[in-house]
Amino acid sequence: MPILRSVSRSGLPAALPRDDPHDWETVRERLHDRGLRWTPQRRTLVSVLSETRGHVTGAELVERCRERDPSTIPSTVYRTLDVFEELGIVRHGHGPDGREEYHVLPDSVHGHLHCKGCGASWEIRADEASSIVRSLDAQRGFEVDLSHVTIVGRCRSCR
Amino acid sequence: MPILRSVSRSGLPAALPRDDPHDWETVRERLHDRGLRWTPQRRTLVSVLSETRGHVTGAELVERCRERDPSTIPSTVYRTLDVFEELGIVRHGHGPDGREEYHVLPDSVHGHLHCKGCGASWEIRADEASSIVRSLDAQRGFEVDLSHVTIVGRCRSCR
DNA sequence: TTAAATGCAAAGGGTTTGCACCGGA
DNA sequence: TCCGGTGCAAACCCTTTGCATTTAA
Repeated sequence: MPILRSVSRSGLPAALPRDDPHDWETVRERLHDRGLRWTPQRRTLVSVLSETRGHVTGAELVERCRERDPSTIPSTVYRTLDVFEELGIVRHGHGPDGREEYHVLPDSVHGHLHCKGCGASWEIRADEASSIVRSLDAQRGFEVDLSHVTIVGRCRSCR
Repeated sequence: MPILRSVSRSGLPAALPRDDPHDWETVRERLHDRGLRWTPQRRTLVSVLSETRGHVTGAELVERCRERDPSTIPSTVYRTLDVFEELGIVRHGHGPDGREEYHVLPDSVHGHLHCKGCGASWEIRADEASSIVRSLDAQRGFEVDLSHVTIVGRCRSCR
């Protein structure tokens, strides 16, 4: 079962997997390689992540896990997310409302666009951000972490 | 007493430029114009804001108010910030850690650059962001609210 | 066996809310 | 007087932590 799907709610090319390097056997192996364990709770989270595109908050992940396994405990989810982040399975950033937000990887690194009118979100691909990324590098030597970028404003239909 | 751009970090009363559009008489008048009231608590917050440059979190403002008036109550500060935002005295955005963050106005609209290495912050002026702002407008009709933009990455010295 | 993970409960931090009382205009 | 503001306490929400117990390997 693939962890990622290419269905995009962003309306942008989602760039995803043919040879998905993240089927769960891989996750399990990577856990084992580090002496970590493959548990039912982690399996549930992987299952949820596999059907997640774009960004989700920790709380949303907890909720989705609970739908599949009502006995899900939040702390377990958060602790597992930490582990998964170290494994490179997810990455966290922050959303327009300031909440912690997770991206599922592999995923082209991207930022987010958030409309404060309708609340919709879109991805900003690296190539779209390249001008600002390059200029900050050139002018200030600043290396942008695009995955942490969220730009808030108004979308076309809300203007 | 000026609301903005006080160079002084010490005592409360700080004499400032006459042409400052935000001396407190103005705030008081603007409150009155709307049938709102000028209270000691609001005066304290104005005093704090007047000595604040750049961005601060709500919690920081609460703390600074408490230094001047130990009886300061958080909810009053937050409620007053809401009112002040409507008056255009402050504006809120989101910091790199996802916390609410306030800017004191008038202030050229700007975004923020945050180094995850050393934690330092810099402002991104509108002209520096113009390329990304223009391209998002052109490509998607998206109107960027620069004051909500925080770009995280690594600064020159931390790379 | 045995350290990694989990469940549970409780704390935590910042922010918000409900409500009775207070006080500015 | 009147209604906006305040103080207070409690609620809230998400997330983290401590610790005894369970369980994968």
